[in-house]
Amino acid sequence: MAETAQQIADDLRARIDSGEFAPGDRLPGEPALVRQYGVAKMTANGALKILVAEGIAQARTGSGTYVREFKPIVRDAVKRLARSQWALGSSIWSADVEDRPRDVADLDVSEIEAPKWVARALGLNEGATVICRSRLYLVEGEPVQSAISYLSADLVRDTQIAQPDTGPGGTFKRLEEIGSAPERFEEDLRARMPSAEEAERLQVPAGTPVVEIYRTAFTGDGRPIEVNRMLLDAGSYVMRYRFES
Amino acid sequence: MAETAQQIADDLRARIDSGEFAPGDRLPGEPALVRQYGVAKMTANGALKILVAEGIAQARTGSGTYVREFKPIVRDAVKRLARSQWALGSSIWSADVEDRPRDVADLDVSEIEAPKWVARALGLNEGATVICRSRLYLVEGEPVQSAISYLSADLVRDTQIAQPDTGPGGTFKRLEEIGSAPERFEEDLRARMPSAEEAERLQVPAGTPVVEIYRTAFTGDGRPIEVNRMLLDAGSYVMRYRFES
DNA sequence: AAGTGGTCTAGACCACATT
DNA sequence: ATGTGGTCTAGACCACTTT
Repeated sequence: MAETAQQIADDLRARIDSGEFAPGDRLPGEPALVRQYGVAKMTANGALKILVAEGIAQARTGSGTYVREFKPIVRDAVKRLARSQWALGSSIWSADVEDRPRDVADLDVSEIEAPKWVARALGLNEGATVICRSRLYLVEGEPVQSAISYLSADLVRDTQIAQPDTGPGGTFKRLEEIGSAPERFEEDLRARMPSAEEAERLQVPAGTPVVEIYRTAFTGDGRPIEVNRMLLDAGSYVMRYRFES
Repeated sequence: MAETAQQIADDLRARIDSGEFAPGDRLPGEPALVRQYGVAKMTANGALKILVAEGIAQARTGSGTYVREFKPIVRDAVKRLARSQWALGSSIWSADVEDRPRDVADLDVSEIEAPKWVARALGLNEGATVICRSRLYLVEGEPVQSAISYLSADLVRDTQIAQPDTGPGGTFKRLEEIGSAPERFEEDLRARMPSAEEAERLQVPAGTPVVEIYRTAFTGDGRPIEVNRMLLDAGSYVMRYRFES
């Protein structure tokens, strides 16, 4: 009795790992922990907070604290390589069905002065303007990713890329039509905790990191043509890459 | 006066973003916050804890709470594509010098019964045995990544792969010598908060996620030959991928 | 010795959800 | 109406680091 918050959390974690509490199950609440371990309410609260911060549990005010589940969407960055070339059953995480209802929200197109890092990534002069297209992706009504892409305004201002609806085939098809088809891509990924605004926008529960991806698209002759900054809810995604040699 | 912990944290975060506190700087301590905002010590502690949990700050007991820095190592998964083919200056994050002293620790080789997910990934029967090689990578003496790779024991038991020192060229060279050169790779990435043991092993500060990578290596004819589970300190890495089409 | 973060108690109030 | 998590207070003790 009279344990510390960390010890209570360790105990609960062990009981979760043992299968005593399955994903979706409700954990003992604060009053129960106060009784069972003989601690103050705030200590019990602290124990549950530790599990929430670890992403193991999820608190629902007024209801209880529940064991969290992980059903990722597989984000396959290199789709062109036919899956058949690869061995079967190699997936580590049980991929979610790809048929979940998807949606796009907050679509916005604007022309702005290029931020420094964008100018650098696109090889533009200081003060050049870019078309930026931002959007929010939803799966089953829940936001899972935000994206904002930047293209040289001089290059695409007069194309459909500067319009909310880019038309059939999208941005890349339009780029191809003006002789700037993207052929090579580079993605830089970083994982970190979200800021308060990011957590709000993506509706990520506490204890869930985000994955920040910067994708630069290059033409066949090596010109950077687009930069796309994506922010993914790490609790909703598995990123997949395939490469050779 | 009499603000909430979240509000104090928001205030401090804004002051960090504004540049008032630079990376490495010491933030106002608990007593200072108690005075300035007129709150209880525990509330001041809570405010600093929020910043630490967000990975923005780092607490050093007995000394103070400091603004954190991000100097990543670039982990380039696809090194074969010559960098020269690509445009320059496209890097988003200021990459750290690649010349920092690296080290490997806790090298361990053993033969075990394949865990279920390993058997599935390698296409082995239930109960097959695998050679597993685990190691811990250090940079400047700090652990940044743990890795454990699995290979069919029947295939590599009699090679140097089953020895602590795999010899010149390493595991892949030895595989090539037995006609099983890895040619294709698949990496599945996921970001999440570390468990207590993982945080301990990688020495990650609170508020830092880890990146879990499962890499499967395939031979030219599509046989899975190795699975490697890596765990990276997200505060130390940027993952880079390049691909075409 | 003084200052720092870390943690706990015991009691209080709030907003919210479930019954 | 009751139970839940969320948060704050005021005071206490500890381990650690800095001076």
